[in-house]
Amino acid sequence: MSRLQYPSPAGLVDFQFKPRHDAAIWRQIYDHLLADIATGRLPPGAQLPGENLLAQSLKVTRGTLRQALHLLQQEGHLTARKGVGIFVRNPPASFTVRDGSRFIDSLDASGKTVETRTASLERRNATPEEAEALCLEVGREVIALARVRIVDGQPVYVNAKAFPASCFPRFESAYAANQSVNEAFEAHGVRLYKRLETRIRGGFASADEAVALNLTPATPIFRTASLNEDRNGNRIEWTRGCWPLTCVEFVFDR
Amino acid sequence: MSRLQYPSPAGLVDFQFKPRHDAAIWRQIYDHLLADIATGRLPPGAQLPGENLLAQSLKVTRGTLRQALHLLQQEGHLTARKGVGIFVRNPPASFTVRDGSRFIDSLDASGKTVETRTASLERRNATPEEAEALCLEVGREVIALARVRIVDGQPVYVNAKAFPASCFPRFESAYAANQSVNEAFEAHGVRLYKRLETRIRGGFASADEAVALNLTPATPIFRTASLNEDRNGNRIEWTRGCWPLTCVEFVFDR
DNA sequence: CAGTGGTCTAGACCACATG
DNA sequence: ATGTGGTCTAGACCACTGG
Repeated sequence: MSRLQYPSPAGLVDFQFKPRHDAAIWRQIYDHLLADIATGRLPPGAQLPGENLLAQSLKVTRGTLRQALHLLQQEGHLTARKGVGIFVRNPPASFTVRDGSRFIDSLDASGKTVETRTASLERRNATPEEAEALCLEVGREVIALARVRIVDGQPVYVNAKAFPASCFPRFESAYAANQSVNEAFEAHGVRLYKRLETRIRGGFASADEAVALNLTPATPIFRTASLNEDRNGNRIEWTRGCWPLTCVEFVFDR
Repeated sequence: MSRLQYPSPAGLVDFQFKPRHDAAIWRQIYDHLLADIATGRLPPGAQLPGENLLAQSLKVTRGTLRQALHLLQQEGHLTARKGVGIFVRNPPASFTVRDGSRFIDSLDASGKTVETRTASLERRNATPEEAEALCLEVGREVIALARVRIVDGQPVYVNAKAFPASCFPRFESAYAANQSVNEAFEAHGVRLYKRLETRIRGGFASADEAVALNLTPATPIFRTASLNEDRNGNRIEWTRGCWPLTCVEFVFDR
């Protein structure tokens, strides 16, 4: 039997571990850590003891320990930063996104804090992909907007939007007030618009995406792409984004 | 520089590998294998040399090699079976599923072979989950249908359906002809029905699901759940299913 | 600078599937 | 009985981060 204590809001936590013979050791370590995360003994944001100390305490090799840690990272419970440490990733609970409504409305709005951070906003020529999605001639100007949505302190959605620049001459100023695309739309007389198409794929986080989403690289993620048009059938918004696989459920109803 | 040959339809394939210093060795092995899969030098269904031989040929440790193999399994390119070997998983290409249409119609129908295998079909009491989804009283009977959809020889969708038994007294015989739920519906006068809701979540394959989908356990997958009602608003079909993360794109348009 | 996680080595034993 | 992938050990060096 091995034993380790780590600090928590509720005081020192006993990490007791006695390997059984009916399952892989790393699996038992995984179960143990997952239980501590689920119960809050390892609270969101907490840093784990270093791998060397942890492995030593558990009387296993680093390699064995790392198998457990790796799966917990894949599942979005932990996130590792080289040279820094391993941290409990918030939130373990998932939330729901409904298609066709605004992000902030589509959350199961049960006491979750939602924050929007604008990463970049610029006008530039459309990429071929953007031009095709928005039915623009190549070389036409678009407004490119990149944002991160943060729920309960954790980034859960990074996206890149493109709008035909000609449709929104005053986009920047209208958007700036509340970081609201909706307000920018309304400032240009676009009140009703509808979802033309939403696509969902799976993928794995690139290095950049991993940093933005506070994930370990190569963690599985959702990739979404959606297209909005105004009431006249003009395509006005093209959005691509990614989400941690384990913290969101998409709902489509009609 | 290390060198290995393995058989392929086009004859022996040179596996040449000279590690660079600008990236992790396992990453280079990953890139190498992935390229061979993409080009068809490692064709679908092919078995890789054993890990011992492969590691020896590449002049790396099994552990290093396994890092590359593990990621390729996560991404659905390879599948490993204990005691048997590691195989190239078909298809590397993904296909598209549209919401609200029949599976077979919703494929990008470009020469893909589609097969349906019925795993089980029975009448039993509804589970609490099924009862809630179908708005049945607890204990009412449902028809439970489990199937696997196989595209181009690879299982890509396993699902479990439930129908209110009282709505479809002759389900089994009507279904049996072509393994078609649609035909069973039509035999009971249900011609028009509509999608009430579709939910998409992420998850990781259980041991059973991994076998059914020809994946390595703990590979990331999609989990879907959808609910259909007839034109009178009666809920007639509740489907839960899972798909390999890397071989499907969901499209929702309206 | 010290500590972190990322990578890699060179072994070993095991459960499992197949012939 | 053989070969497979799954697990585990006991080390080592590295790049990176932060104080």
